[in-house]
Amino acid sequence: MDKSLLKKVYFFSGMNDDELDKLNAITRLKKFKKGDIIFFDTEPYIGFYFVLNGMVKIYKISKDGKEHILHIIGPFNTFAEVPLFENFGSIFESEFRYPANSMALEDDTEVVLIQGRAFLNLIETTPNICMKIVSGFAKRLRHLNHHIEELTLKDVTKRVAGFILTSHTNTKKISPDNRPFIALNISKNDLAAYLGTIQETLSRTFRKLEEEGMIEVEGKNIYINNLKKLKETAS
Amino acid sequence: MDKSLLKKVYFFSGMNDDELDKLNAITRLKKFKKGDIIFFDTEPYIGFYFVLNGMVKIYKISKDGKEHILHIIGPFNTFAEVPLFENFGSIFESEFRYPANSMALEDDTEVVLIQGRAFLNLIETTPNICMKIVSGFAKRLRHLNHHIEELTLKDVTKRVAGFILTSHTNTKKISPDNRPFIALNISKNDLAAYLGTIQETLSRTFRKLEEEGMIEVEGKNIYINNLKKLKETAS
DNA sequence: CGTAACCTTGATTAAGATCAATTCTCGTGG
DNA sequence: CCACGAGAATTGATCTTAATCAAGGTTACG
Repeated sequence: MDKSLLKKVYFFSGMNDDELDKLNAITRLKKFKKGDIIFFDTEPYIGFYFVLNGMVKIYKISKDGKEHILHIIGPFNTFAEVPLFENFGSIFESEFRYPANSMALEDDTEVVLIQGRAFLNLIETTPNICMKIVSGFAKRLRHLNHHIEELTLKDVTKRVAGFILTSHTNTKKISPDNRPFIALNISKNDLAAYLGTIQETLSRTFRKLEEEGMIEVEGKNIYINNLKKLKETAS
Repeated sequence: MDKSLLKKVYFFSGMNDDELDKLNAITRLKKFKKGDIIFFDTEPYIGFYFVLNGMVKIYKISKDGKEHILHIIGPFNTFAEVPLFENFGSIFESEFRYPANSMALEDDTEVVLIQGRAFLNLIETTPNICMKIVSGFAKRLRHLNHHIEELTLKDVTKRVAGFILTSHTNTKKISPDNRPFIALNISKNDLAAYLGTIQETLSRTFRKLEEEGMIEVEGKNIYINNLKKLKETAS
């Protein structure tokens, strides 16, 4: 794999050429179609991944089949790294499992597997990577805290409004007719599962926000017609 | 502060005597009464803490006053470390704030403040600490993932049953009359806010579990009368 | 142009929040 | 040692939100 691609992964951004070569030797490219499972939460842990192309969801399923999406992972972001660092080498002795399920959300999703044990050996000799991992984890913790806050402290309307706003803050897209908008890269079903609700409720909520003149939903594009009011709604 | 006490904090457990001395120089002991605020989420970030004695809650408040508790922190556990590592030194340039509120839950709660900037300087020269931080963060991430799973995938009854079970797994207390039990160290109000519900609903749920013969609530002690059924309920 | 996946809409139901009123518990001062 | 009062916990009645159930409608794609 091209080194310049590897360096786009935050964890590896501090590595030198030699280290990247060693890293290359312990990776494996995997391709998936939409809906394919990358791993189940019942599988033994072998290593972590990053997304090269496409989109991946990390999710849990309750006994009665309800799904909740913990993360949506896009290109050059890693997933399933946490178990590796939880107890260091002991992971591979004690039959650790993946902590959640993972599924490709698009056709031609490409992910790269980094073998866990070999990666631990690698970074043992390159301690400057460590702070990158700390920093990456800190960001992840911040994100999860925010997610919990949204789920427990806000109703669905506020969560949807908040999602549109943060999405737009991240992408900053403007439509040809000069309105700020976001382009959903996941299905509304998945968005609902991420926002802690269900399709039907999400649909009704979009409609409500439309009727109140804040947004306009056109397929996967959501145009923001009244930013101020939307911000107030997200409170 | 006594070095053997410092070493009980996971982050510091790998430090040698010299490093602990340096650490000691950048700490400050603070004492609080029940209900005292340790920090608000509006305050500029100065460093992180560990609990020496007592109990601390980390919580968020929504605009309409609803509270959700993210963590309950007991002796020798750290809190508010995440912002320090999120963007390294830039924290202190950019007027960072604490990400949540923090309150002492008991009289005579003692916490130790470790100055953020000084701590970063300290560990720069002691890289072996880094993997401890990674591992500590990984555990925290696991905990938060579990918390989200509980909140989104389970109803209040399951969450309460699950809480009793994990509490008991951690403490393994057995009453004089040979029943497994747990002793709540927080108010039922706080427990409700941690489980994503409110006092009244928690009270009713305890009652329901009692009527079905699974538990017996006596003040702050909860006795487990039917472990098997309780496990089934938590599903 | 037909089929499957996706999305919307309506009617109903259920879980849990809110509001309101007691009751319980425990520390404090008389 | 008892009585008081404040905070904590319980209980009941009602209301609200969002899930569930059910039926159509749309869209995308072979």
